[in-house]
Amino acid sequence: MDASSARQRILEAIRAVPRGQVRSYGDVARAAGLPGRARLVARVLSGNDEQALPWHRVLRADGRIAFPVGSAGHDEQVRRLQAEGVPVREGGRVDRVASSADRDLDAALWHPDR
DNA sequence: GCGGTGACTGACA
DNA sequence: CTGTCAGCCACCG
Repeated sequence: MDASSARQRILEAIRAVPRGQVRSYGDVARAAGLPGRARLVARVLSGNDEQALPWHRVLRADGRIAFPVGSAGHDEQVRRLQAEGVPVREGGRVDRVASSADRDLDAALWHPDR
């Protein structure tokens, strides 16, 4: 596949992330049919201009925001996440980065009520 | 063609 | 927890 169609798939995968959830770059790449291409996802995002794209739902695999703490991008991302109910801790960390299919299993095994 | 550079990642120390 | 490293690959000078 060529670069532009890969780009399209990535944008689709990002648009598919539900409100209130977050994914890692690697997750998005996999969802786009491009396993192991997290850096490509990052590249696409860095050049993205589309305002409607939920880019703020994409974090690193360790649950941290990719931008350095204190940067404009970091602050903006924290704002957008909190605006849709995603708790962001100190240092721009988000608790459990939901990974699509595992989410239900996780929810079934994990009992937060306590 | 070649080396440096990332909104990255998983393994290991 | 922090840091290093090899893999990754499109882009740029």
